[in-house]
Amino acid sequence: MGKGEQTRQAILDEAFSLASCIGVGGLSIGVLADRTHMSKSGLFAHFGSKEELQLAVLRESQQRFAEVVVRPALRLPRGLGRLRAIVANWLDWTKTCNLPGGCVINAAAAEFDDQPGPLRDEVRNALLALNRSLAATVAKAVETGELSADTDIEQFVFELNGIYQATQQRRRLFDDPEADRRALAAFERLVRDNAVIHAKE
Amino acid sequence: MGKGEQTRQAILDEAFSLASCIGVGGLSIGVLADRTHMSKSGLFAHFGSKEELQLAVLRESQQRFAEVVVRPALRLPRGLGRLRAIVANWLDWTKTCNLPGGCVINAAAAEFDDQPGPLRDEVRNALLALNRSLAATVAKAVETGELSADTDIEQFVFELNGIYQATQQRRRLFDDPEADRRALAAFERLVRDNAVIHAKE
DNA sequence: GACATAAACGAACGATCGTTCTATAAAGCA
DNA sequence: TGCTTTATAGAACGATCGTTCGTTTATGTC
Repeated sequence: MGKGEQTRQAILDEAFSLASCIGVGGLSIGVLADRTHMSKSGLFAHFGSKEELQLAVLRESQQRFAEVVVRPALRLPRGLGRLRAIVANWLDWTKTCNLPGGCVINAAAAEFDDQPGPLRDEVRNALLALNRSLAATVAKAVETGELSADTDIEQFVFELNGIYQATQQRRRLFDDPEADRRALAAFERLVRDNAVIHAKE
Repeated sequence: MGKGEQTRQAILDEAFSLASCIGVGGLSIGVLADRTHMSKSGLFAHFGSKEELQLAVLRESQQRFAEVVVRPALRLPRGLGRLRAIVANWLDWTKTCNLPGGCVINAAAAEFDDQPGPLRDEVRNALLALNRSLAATVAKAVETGELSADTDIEQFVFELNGIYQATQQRRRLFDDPEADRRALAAFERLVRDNAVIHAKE
């Protein structure tokens, strides 16, 4: 890796954890230059525009998410177990990565949902991809017979998303130590309601 | 209402719908002055600081929420019906009010959850109050016997919150026309799992 | 209508914003 | 080592930021 790539990555590392606290929109070249002990113009040259820097942060976030949340779970056999692993990894991926201030993309989703442009598009695509990935995982749990054949997969993913966001809010805003327990309880209820019926009433 | 209060309210109206799109943190005195056809200093004088303006917007949001979502439901008899009404009002209160860009407080929650200060405190208190209000409503549905006596009320509210946030994201970011239907489906599943058991297996 | 008060303005402040330019220093390669 | 390319620095730009100040205009009261 050449010198250029190296510093670019160092900048992204810093930008990533900074964006976690103040949001992707709150990033500023000047502050980032201070934190990385660089000049504004030197840092700027690596991205060409602020927007490109923000996009790079969003892409960085996607990549880390895939590495930390999804990939480890792919080593497990397909089915409910893998889904459980993804959910577990997902719920504490902000601890695993250097994310002092919560998921960057999730925050960006609320920030840019009304501001058309490349940033919104990037966030949207990232979350669409996540939803597809989750849907595929749920679908496999249906195939293995662990979840009912008439499971509404889109609905399942919808509710999973809600559980995640509620958890984030409880943790970050209310400092609720019960957040994780509640999240798992909600998830188990979701699984239970979509499990194969052993005894029909 | 004197002239002062009158313009202050006009400013808040504009700030409110603007904040809905760009976030409370993205508000700027200059832009707001343009939109209200005032000078920066004239507008500024009504609040004394930008932070005070932001706080005023958050309080405005709380007030409108109470008027539009909670109050109408209080005319219904306590119990599940009232809860349903609140949920219904809640899900489309962004349409009812002038909120082109989604719930201001919910967005602010993601924005300020890592930035200590009066704004975070205000958001936190607003959402705590909402949670308490929801919990009380659920508790009454337990009292009327419509929900089971061993309903975990905090858990119920937790999941309700998740449903709301998932709905917002689907609507705003994915333009998903099914979002409302999914929200109601999730809500009904939540109610069903906490309903009194008529036939034990 | 005169007067005290409150509201709005316009200009300016220092700070920071993203960006551009030119020059210097470092890195990579022959 | 020498040379080319790349990376970084520094200064400056115009724009906008929140805020302050003094002045002027409107409002409400006697």
